Amino acid sequence: MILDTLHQARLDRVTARLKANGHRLTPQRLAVLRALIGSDQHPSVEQIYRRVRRNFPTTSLATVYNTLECLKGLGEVLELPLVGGSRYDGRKPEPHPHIVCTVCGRIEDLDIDLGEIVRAVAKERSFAEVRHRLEFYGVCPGCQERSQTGKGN
Amino acid sequence: MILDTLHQARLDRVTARLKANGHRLTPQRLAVLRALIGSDQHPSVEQIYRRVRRNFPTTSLATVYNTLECLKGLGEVLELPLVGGSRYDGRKPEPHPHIVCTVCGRIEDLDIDLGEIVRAVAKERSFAEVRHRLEFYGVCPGCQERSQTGKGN
DNA sequence: ATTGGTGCAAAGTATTTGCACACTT
DNA sequence: AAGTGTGCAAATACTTTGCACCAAT
Repeated sequence: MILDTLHQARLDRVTARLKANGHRLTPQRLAVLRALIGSDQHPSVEQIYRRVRRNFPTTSLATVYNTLECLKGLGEVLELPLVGGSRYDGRKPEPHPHIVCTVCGRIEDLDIDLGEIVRAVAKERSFAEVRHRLEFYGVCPGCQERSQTGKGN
Repeated sequence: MILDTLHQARLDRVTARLKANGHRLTPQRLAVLRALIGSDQHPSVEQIYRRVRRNFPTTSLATVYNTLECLKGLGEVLELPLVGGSRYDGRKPEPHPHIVCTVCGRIEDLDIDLGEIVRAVAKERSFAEVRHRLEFYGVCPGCQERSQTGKGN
């Protein structure tokens, strides 16, 4: 699948940046990277942890946190703090809009460019180095169906 | 000041809704409401707690959490989960854009209407009951100044 | 050989819960 | 009087930290 190629490229980029910054590439760390980049679920720490442990059962939660911290420092992973806890996007670490299903927790990427608005807001408020974050919350098609089937609502 | 009138109106609305839903209006709860509505800082739980304790030193953190939970249930307070922890907006509980200073933590409200985009996204992705959240992050004018004064950067 | 990373456990924070008593309605 | 809300403390997360050992470079 062509996506695998993209993910491989992304993986290469991140590992390169790690090395370039004096970080090591351990098996556990690589596993965290794979979990992050190989998932389209914008996984939580717990989800990353579970997935990594499938291959490296001795991995500790601390290592997952450490790696995420390290990647955040390099700007290679995006933390999405949600009400239920943070989720992480390692595929597109630059801010971009997401849509979150409030029932099943699924998160999809969106393609909306807010560049203009960002610049306008920065200028109007005289803020510097302005980044942004845009999220939509709702019920995904699958969960709408499921709730119709389950009850007469 | 005219703002006080607005805040009073908001306070009245929320207390009315509490009563209408079988909740009681205790002094502590009122103090939490005042802290929430009387502050333009989008306070954190800690900040609310400290402020409430100035008037009611026996208030417990649990009460603050309980009250926030209750208000969230009524849709009368908006939780803004940020990387450093959640902040709360009790003035305008409907989603609206904010701009956050990443240095001092100050949060300001913005006036941008995303109604069109929300509808478009909902339609495109077939999501139901779509809400949204838009935040900008940057360095506020005050903090830009301060950093220039402090160092030669 | 260096020195950053790992696992484990302990320490911090943050948030929730259980319960007897108090106070709003 | 009735029953929600409160304070306190304990219980649960969630995240960070300290340290001895290990392994990537």
